[in-house]
Amino acid sequence: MGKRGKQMQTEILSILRDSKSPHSAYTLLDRLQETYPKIAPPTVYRALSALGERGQIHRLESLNAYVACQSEAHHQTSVLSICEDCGVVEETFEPDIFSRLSAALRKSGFSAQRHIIEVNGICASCGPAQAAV
Amino acid sequence: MGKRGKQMQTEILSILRDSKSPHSAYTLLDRLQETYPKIAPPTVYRALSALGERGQIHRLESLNAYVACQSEAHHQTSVLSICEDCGVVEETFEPDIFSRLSAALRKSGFSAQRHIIEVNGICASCGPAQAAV
DNA sequence: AGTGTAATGTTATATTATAACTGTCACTGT
DNA sequence: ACAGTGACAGTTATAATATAACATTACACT
Repeated sequence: MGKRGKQMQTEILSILRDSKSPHSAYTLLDRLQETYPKIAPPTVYRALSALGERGQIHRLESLNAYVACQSEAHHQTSVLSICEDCGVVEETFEPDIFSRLSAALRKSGFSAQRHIIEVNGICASCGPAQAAV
Repeated sequence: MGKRGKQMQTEILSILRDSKSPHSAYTLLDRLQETYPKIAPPTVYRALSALGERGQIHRLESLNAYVACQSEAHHQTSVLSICEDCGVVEETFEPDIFSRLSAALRKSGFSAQRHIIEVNGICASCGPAQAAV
């Protein structure tokens, strides 16, 4: 990998880390273009794909958007909870749930390779307890 | 809802039921255009959205595609397992997993509304046991 | 029939993603 | 040093997915 690629990955990672809400590929493109006016979509997608392979970011499949991985242990499968109200995404680790899921599917002969778990709902800060305040 | 809308929903549902693999909105559009040459994307998306609200189809978020619901009890949240090899999608019901997931998130104040669980892997027919035959 | 509302049709365009080709540069072997 | 080559990055164009916005039609009620 050349240094330009690394540089883009670093920039994207730092943008994502500065925000708990997801960014779309094109939002990232706009941000990067402030500094590098000429970059095009493939540059962003290449960087996102490299970051994803290293487990440093997660793609939210239901939003077509990306967040930074919040764990130090990358590649650990996680549950992504998405607040419908404020848009904040939290990552939680429930290894037990993943193993139960794999086990349940294995009963019908299915061999699980990748789990996607996304949960929409209302986060603690936006919830009814807060609304009542 | 008018009868044209119903008709489109029925057509789409029957196309999806005839196949265990997911179809994209535009695949469905092409199929429908064989019979109704002039329909446009919004027609398909409106029908998909109505079917989705009634729980008769599921959207595979990771594939941007749709499958018919395999359960009689619609709106029951399910796990969708996707074979990377043959593309077949199976639906399994693991209410226990969903409640554990909700419970785990509730501990941090998150109130779950909708669960998306998709698992990529290799199905029984494509698995190593079969490959060895 | 006339009026108001909701459903559908139509056009255009937004958003997300990738294919395919070109250019650049670092490294290898000589 | 130099040509060859291979990986990466840049560029252009376009594919695939989805929706906004407005026009038209159908239908229910009077």
